[in-house]
Amino acid sequence: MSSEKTRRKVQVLDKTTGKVVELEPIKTWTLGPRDRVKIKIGIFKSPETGRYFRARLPDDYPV
DNA sequence: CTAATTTT
DNA sequence: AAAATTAG
Repeated sequence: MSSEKTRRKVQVLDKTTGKVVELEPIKTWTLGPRDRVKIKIGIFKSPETGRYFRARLPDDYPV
C-alpha cells in the first residue's frame, strides 16, 4: 500500500523547517548504485509547511 | 557519477 | 525535465 510492511514513525530532520520531527514516510525505497551499499530513503510531507522532502532512513528501517 | 522515486 | 536524497 504505502511503503511495505509496518511503516513506523521515524525521526527525521525536516529540511523545510529545520526541526526534527517524527513522521511516517509516504513511501520508502532503497537507493544506491548496483555494486555499492544501498541506503534507505523516505519521502515525507512536512506538517508545518506542507512541503515535500526526502530523508535518509535508518539502515534497519523495514522497507 | 550512480541508483529509485516523487513532486514540482 | 529537474531537483533532492547518500556515499563511494
